[in-house]
Amino acid sequence: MYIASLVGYTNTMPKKTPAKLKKNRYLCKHHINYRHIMLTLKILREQTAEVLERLAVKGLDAKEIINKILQFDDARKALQTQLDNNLAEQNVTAKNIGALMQQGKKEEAEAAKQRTAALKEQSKVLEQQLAETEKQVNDTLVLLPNLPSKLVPAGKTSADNVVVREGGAVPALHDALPHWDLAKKYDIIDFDLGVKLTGAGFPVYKGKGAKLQRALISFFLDRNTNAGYTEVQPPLMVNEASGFGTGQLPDKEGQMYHVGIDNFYLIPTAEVPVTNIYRDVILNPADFPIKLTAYTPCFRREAGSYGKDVRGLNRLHQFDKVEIVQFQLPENSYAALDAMVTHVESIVNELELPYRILRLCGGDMSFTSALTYDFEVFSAAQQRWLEVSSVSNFESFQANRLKLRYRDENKKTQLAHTLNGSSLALPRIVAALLENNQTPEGIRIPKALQPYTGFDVIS
RNA sequence: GGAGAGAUGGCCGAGUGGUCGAAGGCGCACGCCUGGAAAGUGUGUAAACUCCAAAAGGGUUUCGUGGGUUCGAAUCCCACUCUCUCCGCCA
Repeated sequence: MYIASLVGYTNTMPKKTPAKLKKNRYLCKHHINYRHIMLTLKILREQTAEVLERLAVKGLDAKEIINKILQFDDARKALQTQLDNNLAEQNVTAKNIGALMQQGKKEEAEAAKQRTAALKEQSKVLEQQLAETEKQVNDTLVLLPNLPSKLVPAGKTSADNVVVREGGAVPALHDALPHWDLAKKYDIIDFDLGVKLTGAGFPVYKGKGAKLQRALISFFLDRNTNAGYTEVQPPLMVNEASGFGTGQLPDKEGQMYHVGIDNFYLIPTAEVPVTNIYRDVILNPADFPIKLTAYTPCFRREAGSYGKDVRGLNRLHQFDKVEIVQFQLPENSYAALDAMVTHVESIVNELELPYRILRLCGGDMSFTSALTYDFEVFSAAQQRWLEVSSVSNFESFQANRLKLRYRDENKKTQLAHTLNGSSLALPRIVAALLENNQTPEGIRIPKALQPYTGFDVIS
């Protein structure tokens, strides 16, 4: 079943806005694009118990907040009706004035003018109240995350995630080096040089290390296009509207690099530009499914990260990733999610890496996701699992923000479903490849990758 | 960076204060015509909010965005954004 998303255009703006761009682009006037919020409110209203139950999976007691939202919305509707009636009378009266003037009925026209003046005064007040009430509805509504699908296990932390599949074999290594040592030993990744050029988290790949990057990108893209994904090369910077569409703005502003002078954001993932290709679009059912793949560098500020999590390639400010994105009819989105998981799994298998697939619990899932599968590969030298892919169904949560719709058989517009996943993210794949495949003779390159690297060992 | 032009429905394009949600064309949908098709022809063809149990129907809003003038704005005024052309710079 398909649950409409919960967030529409909000009144919240990023805190720091260049003076030049002060104007609030996200302000929702009462007359525009409100339908999706209403859809959601309808569900909040009619399926309150169900919604509460779903959100409880995320450890969220939303009873109070939903009551508040519905209350605000009642007030909003009442005001809307009043205002509409007011404006209707204004319109009729104004039209009459024209006729009266022509007929020379000056006095009556004068009276009508006074009437409209009074109505106008009232409308102004109503409009203001309506705007305030809408803001209350929105400000409260944006606090609600997407509803977890029924498959999502309850839980608070990653400890509650469920392993749904495992594969590959963990190699038995003696005196295994972590990848940052291997990188130095074979001179393939220079972290210090990156610090000199830019700062921590911006490594420089060299020689076979650089070639390995290029090989992996090509390998991933080829596997994806073979599976029916169309390759796209999107911009690496996006505007505010795109950031809002996929849910990075306004809340996660601090995670993105901001190019102040032009008010652009460096993409944290290809998901942002690629998904936004279909922002403000109304599709036909026959257009589905739409499957896109893109390689892009990704830029993340990762403020607040520290310790062993950020060592070496484990967490970077700039890294390469190949993404897959799908746009689906609601009834097909979960089958598509499964297919995406199977697809990513086949690639990990080709790389001969030990992996496991996790179904994320409510507490560990992102704000926007309805169901997420994480892929982790085992890093033999670090003796830990590294997340290399996250495959999610957002149902209509993003589509709502994007205003991505399709026309159903009754010609009504409905929200589409969006999905995406990494296929795959490079750095931790590289880390695992280096660590798991280290031998006294060098680092072995998996068979599937050799046509792309042109070498079978890094020594 | 300098100078100029522009922004109207899926697309093209008309429209300088009321009869404009917006002519005309293209496209699309359905019908007629046809053995079938083309041509021809007829009808229809935006989104969102709201009222109504629902349908039907009604109301409101939207002509880049925001504000202003006016009883009344696509049309007049102001600001902003974006696009295009020319010049400059340049991978």
